Amino acid sequence: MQDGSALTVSAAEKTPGTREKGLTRVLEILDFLHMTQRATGIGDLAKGVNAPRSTTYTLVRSLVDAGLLEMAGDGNRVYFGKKLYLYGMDYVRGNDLLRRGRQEVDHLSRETGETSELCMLQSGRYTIVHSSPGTRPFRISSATGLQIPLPWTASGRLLLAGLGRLEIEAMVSEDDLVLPDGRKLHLDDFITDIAKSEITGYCVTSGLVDAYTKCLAAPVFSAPGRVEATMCLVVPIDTSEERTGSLLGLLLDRAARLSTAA
Amino acid sequence: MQDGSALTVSAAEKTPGTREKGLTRVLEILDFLHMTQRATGIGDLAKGVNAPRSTTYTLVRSLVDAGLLEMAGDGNRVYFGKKLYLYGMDYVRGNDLLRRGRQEVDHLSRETGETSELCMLQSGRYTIVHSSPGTRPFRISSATGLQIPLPWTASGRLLLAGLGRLEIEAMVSEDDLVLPDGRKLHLDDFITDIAKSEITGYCVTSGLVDAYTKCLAAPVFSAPGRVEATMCLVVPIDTSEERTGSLLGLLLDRAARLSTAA
DNA sequence: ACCGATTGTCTCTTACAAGAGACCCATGTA
DNA sequence: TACATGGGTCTCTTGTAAGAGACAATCGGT
Repeated sequence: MQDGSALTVSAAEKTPGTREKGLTRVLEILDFLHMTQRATGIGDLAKGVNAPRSTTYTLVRSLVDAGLLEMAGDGNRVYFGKKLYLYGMDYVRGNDLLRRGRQEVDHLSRETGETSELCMLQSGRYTIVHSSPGTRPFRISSATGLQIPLPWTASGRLLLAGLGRLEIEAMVSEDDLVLPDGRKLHLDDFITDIAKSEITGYCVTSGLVDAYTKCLAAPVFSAPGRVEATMCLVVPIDTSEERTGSLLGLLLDRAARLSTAA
Repeated sequence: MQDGSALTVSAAEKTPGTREKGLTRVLEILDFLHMTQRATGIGDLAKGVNAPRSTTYTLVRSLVDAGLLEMAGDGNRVYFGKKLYLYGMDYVRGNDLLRRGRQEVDHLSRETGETSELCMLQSGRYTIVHSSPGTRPFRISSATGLQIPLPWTASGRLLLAGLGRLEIEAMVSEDDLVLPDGRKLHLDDFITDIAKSEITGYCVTSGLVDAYTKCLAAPVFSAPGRVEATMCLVVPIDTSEERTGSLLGLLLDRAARLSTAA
C-alpha cells in the first residue's frame, strides 16, 4: 500500500522489462473488454493491455476454458462469457439494494419520463450501476457501467459524504478535477460542495458534464450517515424551477424508500 | 491437453504438496461462491477450495481491490462484487439471444402460469441461464445458474443434437447417467433420445429429475442445425395430454421466434 | 509469385508468486 | 487465569508461470 501502484486501468506502461502477475493481467483484460464493449481479437487484446502475446494467449485460453470469456461467433475474437453473467446475477440476488434499486429506477423513469440512474462507488470511482432511459424524443442516455470522475457529478458529491479530506484527496486525481469542457474545479470547492450536500440531503448540478443537462441526485443510505448509493435524474438544463422541484421531491421520496431497509 | 486435469470444480484434492496457479485458485474461489450462494469468510473459503490460508488472503485481497469481490456487510465475509455484475450486464448486452430469451421466458411464464426456463450449454454442462417461476400455489422453481447433468433433462437431449458419439461421451460422465433416484440410464438410450429429439424438434421428459414434474423443451437455433439454447416449461407430471399439447405448441412457437434472427 | 502483417503454437529462462508456518490479537468458555 | 479457536499479517524458500522470441501457417495486397 505504500507505493500507489494500484491504478485501476493503467493505460500503457512503457517499461517492457516488467513481469506482471497473471491475475493482474486477467483483471486488465476484463477491464479492457469492459471499456471497449466489443469482442476483441487476442492480438489486439495483447496490445490493448500491453501484455506479451504469448502470455495473453495462455491467459485467454484459461479464461475461455473457465467460461469467463467466450469466443465470439466470428472465430478469433473473445468477449465476456456466460459464467460472468451468472456471477453477476448472483451478485444481484445477494444484494437487496441493487435489486430493489433497479426496480425503483425503472419505475421512476417510466413515471417521470426522464432518464433515471442508480449510482454507486466502484473501487473509488463513480459508476452508473443501472440506468433507465427516459421517454423524451431526444434521450439523454448514459451507458450502464460507465465510470466517471467523481467531481463531475451530483452523485459524486453525495457519495463522498462523511469522508475526511484525506480520503477524498486519495480518491480524486488531478485529472478528475478537469471538466470535459476544460474548466478546472478547485478541490476545496468540491469538498465544500460535499459538505453542503450532506446537510441539504440532495445535490443538483447544472451543465457540469455537458452544457445541456441538469442532474438531480438523492442519497440512499445503508446505515445512518453511510451513503451506499445515489438515485439520480438527468433532465434538460432548461427544465423549469417548478418541475425540477417536484421531480426532486419525488426522487428524494424514492431514495428514502430504498434507504429504510438495509 | 494430454492429461485430463481440467475438472471444472474439483472437490478436494488431498495432495497437500501441489502448487496451484493463482488464476486457477481464483476461478475455484468464484465457483465456490457460486455454489454456496452466500457470503463466506476467508478462512472457510480457503477450506472450501482447499487452498492455503495465506494464499487465499492475498488472492481475495486482489479480487476485492479489483472489485470482483466485495466484503459483505458483516465484516469479514466476501461475496461477488459490483464489477462482476457490470461484466455480466456487458455479456447480456453483447448477446442478443440471451437478452431476447429472457424476455420471452418471462412472457411465456406469465402467459401460461408455468415455470419457464432458458437453458444453455456452459462448458459442457447444462445450465439454467434464466428462469421465471410460474404462478401456481406450489411453484416448481429452479435456481438460475444451476448446473445439472445433461442426461437428466429434456433440454440436454436437444442441446447435444448434431454432435458425434465421441463428443457426447466426452461431455457425459458416468455419474451423470445416474438419476437422483438412483436409476441408471444407458448411454446408448441417451444417444438414441438425442437423435429422436433432433427429428421431432422437441423433447418431453416425465419424472426424470424428480417424480412429480414433466419437462417440455424446444430448441433455439443460432444457425441451421446448431442448437444454441433451449426454452423449456416445467409442469406438474399430471398435466393433461391436451394442455401439454397446447403448451408445447406455444413453446415451439416462441423458441422458433427466438431462433430466426441470430 | 512475392511480401508484410497477423494468428496460433512452442521452447527455454529466470524473476517472482504460491505456499508453509510462525506470530499476534481478538473472542469465547471452562 | 488459562486455554482453545479463528481472523489477519508477515517472512522466507523454491517450484513454476510470465515472458522473450523463434517458427509455421494464413491472409491480403501489388
